[in-house]
Amino acid sequence: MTEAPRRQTRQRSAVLALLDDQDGFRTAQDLHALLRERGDAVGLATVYRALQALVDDGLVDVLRTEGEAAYRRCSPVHHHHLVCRSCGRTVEVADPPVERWAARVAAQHGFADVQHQLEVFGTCAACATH
Amino acid sequence: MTEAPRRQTRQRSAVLALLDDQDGFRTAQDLHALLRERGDAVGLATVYRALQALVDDGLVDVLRTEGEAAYRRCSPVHHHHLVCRSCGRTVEVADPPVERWAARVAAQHGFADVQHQLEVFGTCAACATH
DNA sequence: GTGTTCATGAGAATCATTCTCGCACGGCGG
DNA sequence: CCGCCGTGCGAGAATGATTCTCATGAACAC
Repeated sequence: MTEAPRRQTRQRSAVLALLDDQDGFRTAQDLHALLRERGDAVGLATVYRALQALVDDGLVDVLRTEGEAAYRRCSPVHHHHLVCRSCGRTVEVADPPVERWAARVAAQHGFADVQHQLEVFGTCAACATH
Repeated sequence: MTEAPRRQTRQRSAVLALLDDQDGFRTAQDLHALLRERGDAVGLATVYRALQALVDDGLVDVLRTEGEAAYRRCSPVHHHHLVCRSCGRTVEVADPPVERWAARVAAQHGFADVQHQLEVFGTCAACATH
């Protein structure tokens, strides 16, 4: 269970750098296409591998919606998202009450080692006016 | 935008009946296999179609985890799940506080037309002792 | 610099899900 | 009860995201 040493490569930093520039969630396929446009040739499989590693390290969040997974750079502290259904813009929100609520409900039912995932979807102000 | 009439067929009831017997979430592939074992021959595509229809009607919940989607019979009122990571057992939980919290946070950020999805994972008492 | 090891890349493989299309059956008017 | 129309069914092909394979190239330690 020892940590595998993570080797620093051009491709891996490219993926991370690209994610820093993005605003909302992006799919692996999107990111791959964007990298190629930039002239930064990276294999598709490598993009997937890099993303998995970043998720493991907690530097990136995954969102599994219909069909394909989307990724986004995030702060390393626990938080949830408010996602615009239309433009994909994302706001990170912390929520101590929900944390406590989840822990309490789980305990009541005898569940241990609790995790939770919460996503809030809506239409942001900008998109609503169009 | 009128409701398409939903035709009652042997296959559709078979899927629903099978879901009633199941305890936790089951994948479409699982359900298909189970139906065949039962000697109740139903096409895989039909299982998918039936499940989609059931989800549309709010009779079944979907859970998208890694890779494949899982379905479960559920009560038609809004609720969330407490799922055992190990055995897949599920408890439905209602949570007025979270509803309010989500609505409030969304409003603060100018988001309208809000939905949310929340799943709590843990290890249930039975599995923890093993 | 040299060697070892891990990451990369191109394409093939995998696998869940959806589509296609000809046929069967449910529901309704006669 | 009979037959029509449209929708649902089934088998297999198609799709599309993700993962695997394997030979080559690049990081890191010494």
